[in-house]
Amino acid sequence: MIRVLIAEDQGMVRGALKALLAMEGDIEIVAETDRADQVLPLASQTKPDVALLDIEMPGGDGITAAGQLRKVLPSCKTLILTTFGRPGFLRRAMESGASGFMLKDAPAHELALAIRRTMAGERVIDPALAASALSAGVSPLSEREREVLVAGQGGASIAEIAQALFLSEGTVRNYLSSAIQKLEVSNRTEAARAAEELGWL
Amino acid sequence: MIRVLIAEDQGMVRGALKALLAMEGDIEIVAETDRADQVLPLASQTKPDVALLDIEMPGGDGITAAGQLRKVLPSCKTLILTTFGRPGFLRRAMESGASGFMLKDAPAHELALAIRRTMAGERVIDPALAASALSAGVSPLSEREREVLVAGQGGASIAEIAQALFLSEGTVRNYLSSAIQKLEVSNRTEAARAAEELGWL
DNA sequence: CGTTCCGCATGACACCTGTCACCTGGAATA
DNA sequence: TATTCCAGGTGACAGGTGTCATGCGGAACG
Repeated sequence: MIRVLIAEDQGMVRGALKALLAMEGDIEIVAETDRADQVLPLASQTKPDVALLDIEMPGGDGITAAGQLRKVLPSCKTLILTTFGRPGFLRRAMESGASGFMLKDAPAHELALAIRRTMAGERVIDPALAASALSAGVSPLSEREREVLVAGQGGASIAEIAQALFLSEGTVRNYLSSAIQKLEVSNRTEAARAAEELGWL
Repeated sequence: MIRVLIAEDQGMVRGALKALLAMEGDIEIVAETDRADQVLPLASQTKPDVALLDIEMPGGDGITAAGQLRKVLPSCKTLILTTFGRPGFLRRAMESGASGFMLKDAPAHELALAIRRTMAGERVIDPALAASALSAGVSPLSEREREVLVAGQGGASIAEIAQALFLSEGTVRNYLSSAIQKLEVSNRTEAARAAEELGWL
């Protein structure tokens, strides 16, 4: 039996995944949670073979949880299962030691396959996402540019961003300007969206 | 047997829901799709008793689909099952003739219950969401103001919005301005976010 | 030590945005 | 027919935004 932990915040989806996996003869759900900060305690208690982690969760995020899990319980493989195919997410997940990365867009029957392959030590990556991650490359944004974009995400004015980051307004304008050019868009709203889509924020 | 149609774009979730419902003895999945524009043809072909619809889908949205379905196949009840508890979504769903509105946040076992109650003619509504819908009120935006906000969501400039909507730039500015005032924010980015959060777009 | 980066800042400039007062033509109503 | 209403448009204006050239000081490096 493959012992699996499920971390997924939406109750309906979590329950449904459980039902899906329960139909497989060789898979057993040994723990489930809706919070990222519950992954570590639950895992060290139940010692699963594979942890199935969503990224967007209250109490933290699945990528960070995967990194911690790898340190505390190296025998447990982690498989990220998430909604958004942001190339940056894939990159960060892999760097933090996840064994696989699947999208909820993929057909349901692939989940059990992915779990078995992860269990066997393979690195399972959604092929479509892998391709886009390769073509998207690494973020060209400097740390400051990233910060400024994040601070302005909600539609804040330059003055507000400057105040929040303890910079002068002119400096904020310059970072914004260079970010806009690097992303090849024409204003900061588009820049924030573009960076967000690629998982660069 | 209750005959159910499932419309949900994420393959993994759709398959998992299917597995979940298959465990119930009195529920039968007669059709499934990942596109909103497939709901009508599939429903008229398979005559389900209940249609389970997500809102965010390629090819349209679940609320519009629910409205059309009600006209074409009045015997079929519709249950909206979606991620976001935007008060405006609930309101529009109810106005377009949906029988129920559930959140994916709810526990999994409630889904089968909700389907049975919908089948029995009850209107099933997530209680937490119903409360916030009452407190949020109706959208103050005129149809035009809404259109302009939608067109500008991705960060488009006023000129681009005007072109897309066949309006003059000045008119777009005016609609935007009045939307910004109604929503009590200070620019169109914030306006779009605020309206989006309340489900008014 | 001097040079070279680099992060941060400044100021100027053109252009974009948000606000406002006002105009126009068509539909509804009296 | 005259009146009113309203979606849409115009033009002006203040302030916000994006771009650019330039300056300053500290850290790294020869």
